[in-house]
Amino acid sequence: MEGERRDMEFERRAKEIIKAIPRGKVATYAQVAALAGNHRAARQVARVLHSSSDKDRLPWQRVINSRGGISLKRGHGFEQQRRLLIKEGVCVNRLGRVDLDIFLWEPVGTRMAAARDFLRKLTR
DNA sequence: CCTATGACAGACA
DNA sequence: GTGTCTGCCATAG
Repeated sequence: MEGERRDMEFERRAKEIIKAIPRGKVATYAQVAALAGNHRAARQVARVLHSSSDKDRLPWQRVINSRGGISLKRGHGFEQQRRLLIKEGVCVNRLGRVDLDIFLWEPVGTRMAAARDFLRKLTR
């Protein structure tokens, strides 16, 4: 009951955040999860993208992993995601890597590098 | 209830 | 840099 509502809320917020990622920028699964209220729910962000991208018109291509890489496998979306990002102005090399120092979306008031350190100390 | 599975992430060798 | 391991947590069977 209560937990179920919390999950729905997380999912709703995650979608809003994903929609807010601007063209030419990318966000990480963990970043979206943290902004949506649960820094440990990166896998749930991936699940949301997998299940709702189509229905909710999410700019799914703008979400990549924390290593700055495309997580989809070759032959299973990798090529399309790379193509879409490049079309939006995000440089993706042949291995599917993006330079987060340049292309990571940093919403006003957030600094991911600092936020990561903060969360690490907090959860240690 | 239990196990397996992920478009993940961090730590460490 | 790579590969492995562990933690994570909703979902599916």
